[in-house]
Amino acid sequence: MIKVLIVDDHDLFVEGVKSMFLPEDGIVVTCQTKNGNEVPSILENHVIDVILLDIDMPILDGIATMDLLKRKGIDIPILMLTMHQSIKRIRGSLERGAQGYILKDASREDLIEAIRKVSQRQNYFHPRINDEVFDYFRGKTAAKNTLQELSEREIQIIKCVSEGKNTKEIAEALFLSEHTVKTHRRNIMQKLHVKSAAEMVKLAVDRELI
Amino acid sequence: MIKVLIVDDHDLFVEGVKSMFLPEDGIVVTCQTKNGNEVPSILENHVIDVILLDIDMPILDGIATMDLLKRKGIDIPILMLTMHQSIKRIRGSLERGAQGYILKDASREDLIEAIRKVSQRQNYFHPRINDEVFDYFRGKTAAKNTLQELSEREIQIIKCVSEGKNTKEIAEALFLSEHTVKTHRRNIMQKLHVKSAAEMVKLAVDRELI
DNA sequence: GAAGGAGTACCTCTTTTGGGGTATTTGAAA
DNA sequence: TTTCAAATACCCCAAAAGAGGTACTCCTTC
Repeated sequence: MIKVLIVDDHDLFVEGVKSMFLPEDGIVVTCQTKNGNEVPSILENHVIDVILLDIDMPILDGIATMDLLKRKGIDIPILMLTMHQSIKRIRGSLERGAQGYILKDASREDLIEAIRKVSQRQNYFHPRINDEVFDYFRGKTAAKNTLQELSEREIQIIKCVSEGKNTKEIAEALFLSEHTVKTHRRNIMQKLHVKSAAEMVKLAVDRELI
Repeated sequence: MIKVLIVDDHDLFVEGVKSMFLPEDGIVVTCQTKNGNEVPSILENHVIDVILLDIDMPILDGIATMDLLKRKGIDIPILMLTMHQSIKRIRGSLERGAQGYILKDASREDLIEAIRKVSQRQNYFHPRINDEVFDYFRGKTAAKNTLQELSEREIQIIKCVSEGKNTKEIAEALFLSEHTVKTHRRNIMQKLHVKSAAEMVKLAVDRELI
């Protein structure tokens, strides 16, 4: 029996997953929490074979939770859960050693297969991955151009732009020179291969950068 | 026992909800489908007390499904399900007579309460509704300014803007004069109370207009 | 049949963007 | 230790956006 810990703040989803496994599936959810911070203490008191970890959480997100576990020297196979296909976060998870990755709208069968594979330290990637992510995994170099990471500052700038601030207002808000903000905006647009601030915001939202 | 039909394309969610109800809850999911088109034929062959209807579906969305049921003269209490808080869609559901509305990240208890109320033709609205939606329900007039509907043409324009097209390119794409596109853009920005095209796109994405 | 919204189109004007450069400092990684 | 990315700041200039008008034609609704 594979003992699973679910870390997810979506009640309905957690309750659903908990009760969906049949005895013959060989999977049982023994623990759950909404807060990544509680994972270490749970692991101290329970035997867990696989952690089902939601990427999008309010208090401590999936990536931060993985960092926490790493710092504590905890090494249990992790299956990342997400609603969306954010390259940045998927990439973040993989770099931190996630064993697998599955979308929340997967089927019961997919989830069971994923948990089984991950529990045996085999990798699992959900089949319905978008082209961009797929390209990234196929050959980093090929997709490198299209997947340039944005810096924290750049994301800050995009957020301001998405709030309707113009260059001058952003400069004031972030205590920068207008020139600097202009440079950042230009760099972002080059990195993302977009033609306007509006398209930049759309892309940033789609990739969950903001 | 309240017999429920789930209409949702998210396997994991459906499987989860199906198996989460205990006998003592008095709720049982007897049917499911991923396609709104199949609802009428299911209702012909099964007794259903409540329909759990996802708003966001690929083939026939929740709103369109409600229209279909209305045309067929079917009147079964509907509980709308959604991940997001799209005013436009919530409004669309309510205008078509949805009995309730719940977010997918609600708790098990909330869902049970919602289904029970809706099955008795009582309204149910999820407590965690954002201010904008709340204002809308409190007094239509007060929130009217902030909830001005956009026309199809205007949404078309926003889509083009979000793809990085400039006014000239939009005019060419939609076979319009540049002047007309400019007028549309101005009207949209006034309706949405935004200061830039970038903010306009952000708002449109947030409200799921595009 | 009057009113009003949607869609269309045109005018003028100022402000903002976007694209092209270059350059310094700083901190982290190789 | 050198190399490199990130953050900072400045120059110029053309194109686009944004904000203010007005006005005509269809529809639909009252």
